[in-house]
Amino acid sequence: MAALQFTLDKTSTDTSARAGTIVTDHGTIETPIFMPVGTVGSVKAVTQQQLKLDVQAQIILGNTYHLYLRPGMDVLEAAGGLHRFIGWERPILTDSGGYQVFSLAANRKIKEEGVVFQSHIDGSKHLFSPESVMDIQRSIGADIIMAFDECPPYPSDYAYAKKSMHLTHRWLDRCFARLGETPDRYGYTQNLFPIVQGGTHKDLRKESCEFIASKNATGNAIGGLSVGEPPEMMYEFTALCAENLPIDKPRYLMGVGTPWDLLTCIDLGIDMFDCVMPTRNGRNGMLFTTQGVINIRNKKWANDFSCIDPGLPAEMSQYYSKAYMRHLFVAGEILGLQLASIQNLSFYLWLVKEARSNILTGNFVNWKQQMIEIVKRRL
RNA sequence: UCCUCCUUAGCUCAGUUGGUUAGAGCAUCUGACUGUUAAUCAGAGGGUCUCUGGUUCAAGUCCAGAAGGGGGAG
Repeated sequence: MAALQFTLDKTSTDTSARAGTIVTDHGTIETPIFMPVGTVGSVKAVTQQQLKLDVQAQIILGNTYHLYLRPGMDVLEAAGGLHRFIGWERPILTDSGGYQVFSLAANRKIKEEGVVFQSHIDGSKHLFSPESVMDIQRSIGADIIMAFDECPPYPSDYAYAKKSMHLTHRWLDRCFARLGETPDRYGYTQNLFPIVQGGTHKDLRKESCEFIASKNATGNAIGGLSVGEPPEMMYEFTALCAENLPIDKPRYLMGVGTPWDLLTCIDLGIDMFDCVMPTRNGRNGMLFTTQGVINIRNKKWANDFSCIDPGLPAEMSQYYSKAYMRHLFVAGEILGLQLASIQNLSFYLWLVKEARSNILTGNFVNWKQQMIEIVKRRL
């Protein structure tokens, strides 16, 4: 089996946006792409069948930290890897646990060797090192695996961001070394993506990009953004990183974002995105549609029997009404969470597909400007 | 007819020996959510304390009567 291959199908002159194709041992991904997040081996409230047929997801995420704690490596290895365990034959990407260094900051301690986490489940202590994280990701068996990094908070002062970035760089070398010493476990190739850090300091970001680019990985990621900084700052640093990462490798902006974030960052040269927003916000009653944003709990939808979203191909978007969706949320019915998650993911996948098609026809910039206005609207 | 108990937010109820601006849960409404510790979190609106008198510096609280309701006796 072969390492990930990235082909640029179209580049543009009036924008950094590009359309590409990623080939993995579990199939092809057309970029730009949005990847639904399935932290614990489940895209919350959505079945794998729905992900394929309704959402048309091409690749989904898992999380090293969470899968290590539950169900644990013994189960995943016995199952033959995460693909078989969850019944998903398309590509999978696993995050390394680097984000948990940020999000679970109260439960961990960072050392040169790695990070000691105290489990949020039972309080037990576990060392996550670059080596152990590579080993865990070997057992999980995702097609794309992420380097173990430290995601520093915003704001981080220059001294801390610099120190943290260099730690992430040292850890990256250890990740590559460990991966090189261990074989692919399930007969297909795993690709390690390094992660740019550097906080919100331009020279650090540039230095990190150069270091990451020098590893000549099959793809590169931008981390440490969308952690609370203003959107304009996020865009500024995304642009800076995209400019300083290889043009011929996929660029993955981790954890982003809103629909308008996606369109803006595609314009800046990003190829891959993931975010919990469509699923989490969906479960909390926020619907993203081709017409704009809906807070489905608002009373104004109580008697609106029009379909959820007439602009999406997904069957459920046209089958169920806004009034019914509101009822499901008000009544606390679990079906509401499922339908909202499917709606939002379908919309995200539709959005990046439309972006790709407009890049291919050379109309991306005009289309993007109009689309941002539309999808940002509050209905 | 008599006895007895009850009446505080939309609902179910707290409310100290009378003492700041009468509270809670649920419901309602409105926000927030960006490599998931999140079907979560935050905020707001909502009161003639059934009514009429009385006692008191001060009444949701004590007293009298009325209305509505629950239970019981005949």
